[in-house]
Amino acid sequence: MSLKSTGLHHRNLPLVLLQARERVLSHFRPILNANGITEQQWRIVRVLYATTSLEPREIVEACRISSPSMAGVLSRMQELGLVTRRRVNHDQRRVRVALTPRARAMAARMAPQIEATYSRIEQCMGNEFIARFQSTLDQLLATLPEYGSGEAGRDGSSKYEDAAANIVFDIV
Amino acid sequence: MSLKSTGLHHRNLPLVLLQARERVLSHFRPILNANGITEQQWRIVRVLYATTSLEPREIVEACRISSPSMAGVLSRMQELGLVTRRRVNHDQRRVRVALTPRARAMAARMAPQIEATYSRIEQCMGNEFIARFQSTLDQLLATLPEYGSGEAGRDGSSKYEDAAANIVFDIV
DNA sequence: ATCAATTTGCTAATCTATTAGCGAATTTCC
DNA sequence: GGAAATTCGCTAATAGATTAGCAAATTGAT
Repeated sequence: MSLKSTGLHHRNLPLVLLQARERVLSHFRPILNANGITEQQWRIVRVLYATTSLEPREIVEACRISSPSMAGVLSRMQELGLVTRRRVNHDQRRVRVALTPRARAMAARMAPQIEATYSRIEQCMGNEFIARFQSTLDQLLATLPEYGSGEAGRDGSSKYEDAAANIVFDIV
Repeated sequence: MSLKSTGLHHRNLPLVLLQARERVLSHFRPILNANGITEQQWRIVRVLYATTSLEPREIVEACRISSPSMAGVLSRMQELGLVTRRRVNHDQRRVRVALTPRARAMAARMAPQIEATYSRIEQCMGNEFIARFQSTLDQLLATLPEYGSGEAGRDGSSKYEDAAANIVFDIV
């Protein structure tokens, strides 16, 4: 009725995805705030906690944090005593990032709270809903190509330098 | 095998949602870049294009841009000649934001490109997949409460001051 | 009418995203 | 072996997100 003819008939899918992400994140944010770390820092802690050490480009790929951002984030995390960075011997360009014992202890302390939050979300939405939701998201990511992949661009590399084989520990 | 026992058994849902959003957005970003506007600016143009004018808190709600960010975004858009801001007469606190003819022309020029991109995405994923995906996201947003809603907080208002009845033009 | 509480838009400070690009180390090709 | 292309991590500049808070205008209660 009061809607003008805009020629835009589709809903804003990125916006809806943003809303959904924020809605979910709102349940975890208190845990992060209580431990004094940001979302991005937690993503990094999360993947490093599941391994032992990674190189920046691997973290960039796994955490979907752009390379320029990663520099500052790791720098701050180092000052906070959360990670250590040391050069790789046989390749002076590369760096190894690892969690400090302090950060590892923090992750261990946070893990049960994170898990409990997932349980509450599953209880609210239903376990199968979440399972189906996850597989739907997986299907989207498996089917819809990143725009520019297989394009005329001479390198074919994306924003996150998806060169390194998908190590992808996208397991919150 | 090589996975240590971290106590974190759930996948990182916010991260997967971030990936999905970025994947979808990558298809629209070229259009935005070609027109020299950012994602957030486009969200604002989009909702204002569908109406005539809105107040900042309504845009904040509809576009999921926080109030502090909105100040800077609108300020830049005003300098770019995309929007106008004028005080409401009977309430000197409030402001009315409207698109300039220039921005309206730009939106009209972008609309078919945006629509074509949605068509390509639907063609890739299947129309029903996208439809189901949308309704799944809607169900999540309808069922999972924002953390803190109905909590001890004395006002119950969220980050986006969801006071104003959902005008929500979440129609890309 | 007056004082308290709320609403609206805003600023400040810190952190992350995006885009562009750079230097050094390494690999590839000839 | 040496030049070209690539890889890796980084800096710079601008835009947004997050958290906290604040002044002015309005509303509500007394």
